Amino acid sequence: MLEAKRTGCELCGLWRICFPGRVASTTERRFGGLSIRRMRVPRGKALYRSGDKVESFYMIRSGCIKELDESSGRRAMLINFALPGEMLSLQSLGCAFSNTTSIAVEPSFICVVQWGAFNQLCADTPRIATELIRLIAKAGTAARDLLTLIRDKEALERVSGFLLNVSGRLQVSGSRGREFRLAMNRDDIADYLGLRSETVSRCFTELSRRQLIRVQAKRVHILHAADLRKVFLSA
Amino acid sequence: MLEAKRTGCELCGLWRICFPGRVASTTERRFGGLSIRRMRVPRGKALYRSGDKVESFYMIRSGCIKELDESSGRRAMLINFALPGEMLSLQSLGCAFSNTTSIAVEPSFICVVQWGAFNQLCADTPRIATELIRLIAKAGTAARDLLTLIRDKEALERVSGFLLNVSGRLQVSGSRGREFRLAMNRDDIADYLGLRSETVSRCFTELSRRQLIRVQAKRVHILHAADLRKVFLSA
DNA sequence: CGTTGAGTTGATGGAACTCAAATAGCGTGG
DNA sequence: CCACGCTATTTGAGTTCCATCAACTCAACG
Repeated sequence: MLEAKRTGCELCGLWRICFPGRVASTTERRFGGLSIRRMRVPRGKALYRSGDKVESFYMIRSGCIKELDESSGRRAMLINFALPGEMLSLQSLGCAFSNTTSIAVEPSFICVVQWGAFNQLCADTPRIATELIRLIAKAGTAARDLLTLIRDKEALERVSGFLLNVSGRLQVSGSRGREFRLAMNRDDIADYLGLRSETVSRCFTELSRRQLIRVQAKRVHILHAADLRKVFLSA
Repeated sequence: MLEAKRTGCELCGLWRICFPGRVASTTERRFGGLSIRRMRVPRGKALYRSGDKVESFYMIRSGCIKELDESSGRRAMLINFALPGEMLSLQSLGCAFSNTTSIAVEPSFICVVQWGAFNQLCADTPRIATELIRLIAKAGTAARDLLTLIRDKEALERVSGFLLNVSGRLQVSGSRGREFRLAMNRDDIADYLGLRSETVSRCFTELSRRQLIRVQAKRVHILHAADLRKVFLSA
């Protein structure tokens, strides 16, 4: 039960791209504060699991969370990696119970927003409700983007697209997009892209050979984004 | 500018599964009517195109509409087939302009719901707003379901899953799920599943050979749903 | 009948998977 | 700080599955 003031959202480096944070800081006086709680998630631990009651949604401050779909009978499907500045579990808001499991790929810090309080805020402020609907619709495109990335493309294109995608998203939150550390291992990338870790590895090697990137374990350096994009786009 | 009364939703065979129809008929007296317009879309014609202003959403009465994503630079991506009883373009509601194009695969009849009037209704009636959010979130799972169907599965599994999926959705709207006519041609199915039409054809042949289905051109008869599901699930 | 278009079947090559082995990172404890 | 062991990643060789290209069947239609 912390008030918005204690969350100190204005001081957070992600404030300018954090929707709940801005809402909290602009409405705390008028509505008595939106409860935002910070927490740490150790590597490998679940933020929430499939079937859990949906009571909150989440904002990634740092780290990386992988979102798994365990619904469809078979083994877990990796749907999405949530990076700093991004929101999590928005698409579950309509449901009573979550249909995904979220697990920290590396030690992560996140903000938890109580759905009940936020919902009340939406009822009181149509502008916020509209914004939320927009965000939920946008969250729905994540799976569609991934579909674009994998259905018609071969391995090298998928990996190129993945790197460009991660690069762009890191830049949004203010990180360097040219040189970064991939939080996830090759198996996670392979699961995400519908490949095998060996194939992902071979693609990294091939892209290095072409001088488009430099890779050393989890560290990636994009040397030539324009040509990398060409590889991504070329059927 | 037709009133709800003229739409005659209560008489529509899909009424029990049609959310806008029910809303229209239960609210017409209290709110002066929700405008629902019927229209016919000839085969091959677009219901709306990528970039069009988002002013309405749609409900399929009969026929089949394919939804294309033309945003991502390259050739059109087939995202979804909308079947009778299903809603279209919900995920675009947050946006000013549509990011998909919808084309009739066969002559279709649809209902058009003005977004403006419906939005007003949501503002007046929280229960309807909540329901709408739920539906938008559900619409977001379409791409996810497709992802499940294709990322890790090989051709025969994809085709089996596709048939079971279509079968189940037809049953929801009251059609026979065991024996039906596929509105779309092999190329559309192939695009949807990330295969080639020849491969789709071979899979149909193989499933026939195994006595799980019977196929003759567009007519499909599911002979053994349980075993078909086994093929779908078996890695 | 000949034409046309959709669908099926056959033959071949290439991309990615599988299994297996080698190598590089990384944390731990001496 | 270094050696050790464990895991992650890379590399190699053989195999499988699907795309490709081409020929063929079939039904609809004038």
